[in-house]
Amino acid sequence: MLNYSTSEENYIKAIYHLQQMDDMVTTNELAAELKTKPASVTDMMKKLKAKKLLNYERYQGFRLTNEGNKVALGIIRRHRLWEYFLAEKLKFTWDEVHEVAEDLEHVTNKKLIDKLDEFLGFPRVDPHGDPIPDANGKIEIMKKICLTELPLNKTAIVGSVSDQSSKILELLEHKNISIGTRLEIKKRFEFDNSMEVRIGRQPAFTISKQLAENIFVLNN
Amino acid sequence: MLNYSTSEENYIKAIYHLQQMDDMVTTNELAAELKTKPASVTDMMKKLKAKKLLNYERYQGFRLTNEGNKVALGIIRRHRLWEYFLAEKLKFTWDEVHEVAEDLEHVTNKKLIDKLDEFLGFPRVDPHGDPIPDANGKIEIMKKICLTELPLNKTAIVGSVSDQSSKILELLEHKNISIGTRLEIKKRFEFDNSMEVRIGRQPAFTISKQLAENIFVLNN
DNA sequence: AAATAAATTTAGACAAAACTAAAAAATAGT
DNA sequence: ACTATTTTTTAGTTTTGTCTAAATTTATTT
Ligand SMILES: [Mn+2]
Ligand SMILES: [Mn+2]
Ligand SMILES: [Mn+2]
Ligand SMILES: [Mn+2]
Repeated sequence: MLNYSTSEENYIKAIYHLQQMDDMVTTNELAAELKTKPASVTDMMKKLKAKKLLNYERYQGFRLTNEGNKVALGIIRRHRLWEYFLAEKLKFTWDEVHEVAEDLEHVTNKKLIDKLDEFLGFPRVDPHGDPIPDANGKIEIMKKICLTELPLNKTAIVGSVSDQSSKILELLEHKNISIGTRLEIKKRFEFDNSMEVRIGRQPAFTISKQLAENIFVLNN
Repeated sequence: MLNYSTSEENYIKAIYHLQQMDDMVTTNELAAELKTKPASVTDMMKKLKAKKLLNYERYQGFRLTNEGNKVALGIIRRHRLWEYFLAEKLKFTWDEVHEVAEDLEHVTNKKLIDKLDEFLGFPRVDPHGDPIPDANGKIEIMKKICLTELPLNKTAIVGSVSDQSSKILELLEHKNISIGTRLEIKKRFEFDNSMEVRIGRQPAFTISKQLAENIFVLNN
């Protein structure tokens, strides 16, 4: 596995994430994601294509090749292991870890990452509930559904939260919801799509549509 | 405190180390240390001078300003804390930590480093026995002398080792010497400058001139 | 004090990664 | 089918950090 620059890695990771949504990623989408200009994206796409990490024909959008996906999973492994380290060992809060991991992920020393993984006890998910690829790049995809889709009176475990801001963290802490919390929907209101949620035998409480849309529960 | 590029940081740190030896650092010295060319050094010296990190007049050599020294101590703090982390928590051996720390040191997030320091229990020295600057950049200079200077029959504690290769590590492990070992010189031989060393009440053993030159003991 | 050698700086080139502005291609609207 | 809009690419610059080769300054010999 060759080495890639920080900039190349940031592009590769962003493409990986975007292609989970739409299958073809476009120049403008990627420019927006990376807060850069479309012209810069085109330049980099040519470079990544030359390195066989990308399938790309001009004006047609792009997808990572198998090799590109492997590289992306390596970066994501590093990112999420460092997030776990920061939260679990250094007691960073949930909303602080991403920014720091954004830099740490670019230190590409296999032994460092594999020893870190071992030191952390081979965690399976990061502090946001996203799965951590193993040393072979294998990632455990957990089937999850949005809280807005969960049937009434069926308990489920919170698996991940898509927003990572301090604002949503503040709200989730206030409502006592975190990754791993088992909850159920008791009622939905059509007027504003708010819902009544209950954790265990505690009294039910309300959460807004906006909050529910960012909470994903394990579907088992 | 502004932010500096990885390249600028590597130059600043190298100058700091070189000026511990000679007081003025020269272009060729620095080029050799960084495995770069003298022309590149001159370019960077102009830049660091413009940023007021360096006192530099052409053809005269250079030294860091007070501000430059502060920046250097920040880099060294990060480097040595990561070395300690790698050795103590991830069980890297002594000769492996430097290379990895060389990259990790450039992640400049104050909170990360201060929390790491706390997590590690505020270590005072790195795995090579070199002192770790505190959060204010204060560094504890321990008076040390080379083992070649230690008087006969006077016990002293090994404080640091200047070479950091796996070869010296192998030898030191075989001789049971590490940072913190209390030892004394029983005899010196003029023919090859080898010496008989004793640790506690164990039988004395021989170490070569070359090895002795790389071992420094606390002078108290 | 020249002459020679060594160290240092300058000049000019290059690669990586970004940008702006203009051109070209694809898409949408009528 | 033609026009207008949006998207994407190209062309030409800029900044950072590196290099080689040539010029300049300083240091060392004779
Ligand atoms: Mn990143
Ligand atoms: Mn995450
Ligand atoms: Mn470094
Ligand atoms: Mn060290």
